[in-house]
Amino acid sequence: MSAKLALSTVIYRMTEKGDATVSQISPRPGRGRPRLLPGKIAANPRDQILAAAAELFVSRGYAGTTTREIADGAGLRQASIYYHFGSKEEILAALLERSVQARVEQAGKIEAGMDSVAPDAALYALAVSDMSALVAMPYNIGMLYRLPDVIASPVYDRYGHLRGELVAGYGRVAERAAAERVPAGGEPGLGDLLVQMVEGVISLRREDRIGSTTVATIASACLRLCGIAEDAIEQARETALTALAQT
Amino acid sequence: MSAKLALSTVIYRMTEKGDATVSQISPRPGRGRPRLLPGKIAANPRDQILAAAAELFVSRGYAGTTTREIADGAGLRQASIYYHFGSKEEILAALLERSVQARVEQAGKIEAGMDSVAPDAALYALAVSDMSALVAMPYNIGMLYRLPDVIASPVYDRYGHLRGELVAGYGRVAERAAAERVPAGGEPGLGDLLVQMVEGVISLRREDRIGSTTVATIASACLRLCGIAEDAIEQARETALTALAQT
DNA sequence: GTCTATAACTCGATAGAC
DNA sequence: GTCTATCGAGTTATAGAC
Repeated sequence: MSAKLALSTVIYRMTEKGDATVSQISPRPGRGRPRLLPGKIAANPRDQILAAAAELFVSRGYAGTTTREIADGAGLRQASIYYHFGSKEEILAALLERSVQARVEQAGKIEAGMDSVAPDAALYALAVSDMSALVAMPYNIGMLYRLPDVIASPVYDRYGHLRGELVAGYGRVAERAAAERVPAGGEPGLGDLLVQMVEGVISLRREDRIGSTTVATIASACLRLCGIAEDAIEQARETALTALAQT
Repeated sequence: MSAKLALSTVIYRMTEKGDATVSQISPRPGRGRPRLLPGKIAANPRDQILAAAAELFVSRGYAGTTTREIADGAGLRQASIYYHFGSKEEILAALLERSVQARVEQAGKIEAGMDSVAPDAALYALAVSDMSALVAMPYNIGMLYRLPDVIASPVYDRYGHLRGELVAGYGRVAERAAAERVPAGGEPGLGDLLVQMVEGVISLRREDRIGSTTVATIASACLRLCGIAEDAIEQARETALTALAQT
């Protein structure tokens, strides 16, 4: 449990620049015209805008969200957004990049370290860490990739292929875990089916239905989908969690 | 295969009024001002508008679609839409109603006739017929229920609970098929997991990836998720398809 | 029943003061 | 760095001609 949280917390961070200097964290007053609206001045207005936009895009869609609403959420005026971002699409691009890249990198790490653990444990670990990342993302921005107006947007093209890599990674790990137990080469591959299952947490989260057993239940279902027996699932779970704790 | 298609074709029909009179099907010329745009006059302009709207909503989102675009797709002028619908939201409501109601009714029928077939065959039949319905829906409108701006819309409230009934139905059928094989009472229930799997065809369809084996592959995965062994899955499949053919 | 024209409004983005 | 003010384009919906 703590391993899970630690992992996802490390992987996903809302603040992009790791080299935040003191002046950025606490900007001295008097730099620029003071904000009109109440509340404390943000440590990083760019991140405030991103957070507000993420929440709104996910709950009302990209096209359904206005820059004025984003500005309200971030505590500044509509026009002030354009000091930090060149356009509304640029805000979307920043969010898109963050939301997949973390998942793909994480999946790559687990796949790379697959030799040292049993294949079924590796799959369990992959599912758990990926779902933890999805759950830990601010405002459920994993959902952005499901929005048609986002997919239709030109900025999607720059990040869409990353999702394909994620599916392929799931496929490779699952194929090894399934061994010969399930018929291979079905039209939606194992990778597709598993990613579909795992991303169910996005809908559950939107409905406020993430409980303490949610991630474990779905991860077990993933192994079951590979034809792995119940006792083996339980064992893989133990192995995976201790492996994750060491990361 | 033919059973599958026949079923879904019957269940889902784009034309709502079964009592279409002759004058509606072939409106005599001179009724109203002639259309400006080329192409034949529609048998039913209301359905043309719905079809155009469905395609656009699904591909660009509800908020991202303008009434002008809908009108273009339907072959008339923007303002003419308002003779058939009172508002843009009314168009959405008409589409929402059609897209779930068919699935729920169909699921109810299969659940009702569950006594006469083996539980695992019933689940297979449910999955296959539901996916066939999703695939047969014009313009993939099953996706409407995934769009945040649709969910946020006030008209969604009128039809959202229907989807809950669908999940519950899946849960009951699956629980009987799974018997004691899988741990019961997980937080996302079996119904949630299965609906999540089944609705994967929506994404696959958007990516033009529905092949001849797609539905069968996913239906088998559903039984696998209930801990059913490979040979039993194959047998359930045969039973289900013949049962569906008789419907 | 469909058209043209337009009212009333909101959108994203820019210019320039502070 | 954030503000006010505003522009031009595009939005839904209505009014009335045909």
